[in-house]
Amino acid sequence: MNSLLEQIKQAFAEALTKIDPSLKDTDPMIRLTTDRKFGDYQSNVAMGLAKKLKKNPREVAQQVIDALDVADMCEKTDIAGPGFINVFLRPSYLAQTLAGLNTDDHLGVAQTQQPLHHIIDFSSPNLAKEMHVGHLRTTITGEVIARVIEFMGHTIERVNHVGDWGTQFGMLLQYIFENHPEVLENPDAFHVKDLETFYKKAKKNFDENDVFATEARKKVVLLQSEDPTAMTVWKAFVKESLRHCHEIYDLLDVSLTDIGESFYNTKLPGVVSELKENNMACEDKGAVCVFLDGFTNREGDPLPMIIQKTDGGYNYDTTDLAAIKYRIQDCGGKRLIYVTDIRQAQHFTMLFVAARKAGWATQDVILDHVGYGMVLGSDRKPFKTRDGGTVRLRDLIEEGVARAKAMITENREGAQLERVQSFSEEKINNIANAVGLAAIKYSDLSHNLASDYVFSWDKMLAMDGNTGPYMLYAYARIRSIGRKGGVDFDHLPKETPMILEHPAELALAKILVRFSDVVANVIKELKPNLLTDYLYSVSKGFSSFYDKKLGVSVLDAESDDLKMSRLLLCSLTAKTLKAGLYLLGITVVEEM
RNA sequence: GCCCUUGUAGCUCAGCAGGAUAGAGCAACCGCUUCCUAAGCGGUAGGCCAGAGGUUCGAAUCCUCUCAAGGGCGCCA
Repeated sequence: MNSLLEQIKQAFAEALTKIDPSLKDTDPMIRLTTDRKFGDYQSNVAMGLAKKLKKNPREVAQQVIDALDVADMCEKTDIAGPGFINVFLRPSYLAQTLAGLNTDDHLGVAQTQQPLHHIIDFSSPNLAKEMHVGHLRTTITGEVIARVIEFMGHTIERVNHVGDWGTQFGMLLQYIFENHPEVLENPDAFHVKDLETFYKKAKKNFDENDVFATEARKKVVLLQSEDPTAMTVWKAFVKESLRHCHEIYDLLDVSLTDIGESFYNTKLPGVVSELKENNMACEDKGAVCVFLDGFTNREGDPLPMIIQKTDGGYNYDTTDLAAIKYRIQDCGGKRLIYVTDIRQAQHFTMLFVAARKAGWATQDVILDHVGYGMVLGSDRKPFKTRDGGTVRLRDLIEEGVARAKAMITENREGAQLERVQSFSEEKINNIANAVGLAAIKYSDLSHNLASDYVFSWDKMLAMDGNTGPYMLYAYARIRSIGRKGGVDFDHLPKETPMILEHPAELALAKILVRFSDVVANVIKELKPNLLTDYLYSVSKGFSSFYDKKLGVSVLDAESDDLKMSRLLLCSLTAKTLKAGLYLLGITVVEEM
């Protein structure tokens, strides 16, 4: 099913073709109007076309309107200003569209006819340390992109490309050998309560104790030669560290498959030799490098991707090359998405160019790097704890939930409503959990990915404005209408007629029909904030619809037909919010 | 030095496939609760879209330059 917007687009495209077959592929430039007095949608195509056709724009607009066949959809089409074509939707058509959405599990989001196999790489922390605030955006954003892709009917692998290899593991291994020798006997029992402290202790030893440092370096060599003892300890550590990560992913409701960097170890020599053979790689200053056109360093010399170091070792360029090849050739990835901070933009640009040049990423493979800005503290510097340490993700989540709970408890004390006062401790905890996480996630997702944003508990936990808690509240409020009226939203009679007469009803309806367009845009632009903005307009639209003064009554509607119709609108709004929030990785609550 | 990102209301941020008077939230001010969740709704005020040129019928949006902030630029990831 095509969205209303797409139908209008198509009608315009047909009209243009009728005017002149050569205009077949002209974008009709259909946009939402900026003001209701201009109708609902507008086409800006006439102005641009006027020049080409050597006519005046309003004349062209008239020509388009004459050729346009939209009587079923539109009440009227007007020409305004320099040549805008304003489209006024027909309420009956709107009603019909809404009824269609209501019976569609995907709320109008078309299931793709050409499912692409997507592979998305996100979160990907280094296993040596505890996850911290730096992993927040990639983890949250990656999950959203993955969910949207799935929702459209594509297949997807969510890859956690964890840093489980490298020199710092020598240091950790040495520390384990010295302090936890029992690991060798019983690797499964290895348990670290605090990974961060563990890492710091090992690092301290490494920095201050030469003997330790020497032994640590030896452990790196042992690891690289796959010494069984070293491997046992390494595996125990990796497993334990991943357990820590997945505790966080569980809290965040994020799912990921761990494929660490070490997975590619055996593939690295092959990658290097392949690139040498096809003359992409050459030796330079003792290292094996890939030089790509257009990339230069400080001195203006060509900037290499180093794929084999002077000492024969490999680095992240090599691993990423091996991974991109593997994902395309072995996993069948047709679109690869990497979600990392924006500082790595150049690295990924080069990686993609190299993958194309090597012939791995063929033309039909789409490569995307989604770069995001930093999370800042109120001082506009990278977000830190009060004493300047990194903020652990675990602590961040706990604090969010605790603050949410404090807020709810406070409201409960102030509330006159029995409903809130009667909440059990368990219910409060559930709500706090949902609200706290929604606040953190929504705040992150509602910002433009490319910009840095300032982290603020007060802002993200605010009940008013474009926040997670407000969205959850809006949802809970709608659901309560159903409870109050003894109506099951999910089982409203299918034949319930939709009546759209009141301005508040029409306004809400026009917002609801846009859901699929927004989802399509999110996946095209890879910008979650397009969805948060939309959902906010949905809840604003609902609040106005439901307003005592300017909106309409639902349960106390003037007639049964109106009541049922409005309940249907409520139900559809709730579904839209729930679906949208689900895509954002946010779980709704039925009451709050 | 080269490259990338950012610069929009007092604050936090949208908008940037060019399109009508630049939007929202917070903060400020003014209204609205015998009634379905007021954790709400409506309104007022607040802007030389960093600056200067250019392209265009039309520019916050595209191009060039300048300024400011941040980042990247050979063996870390």
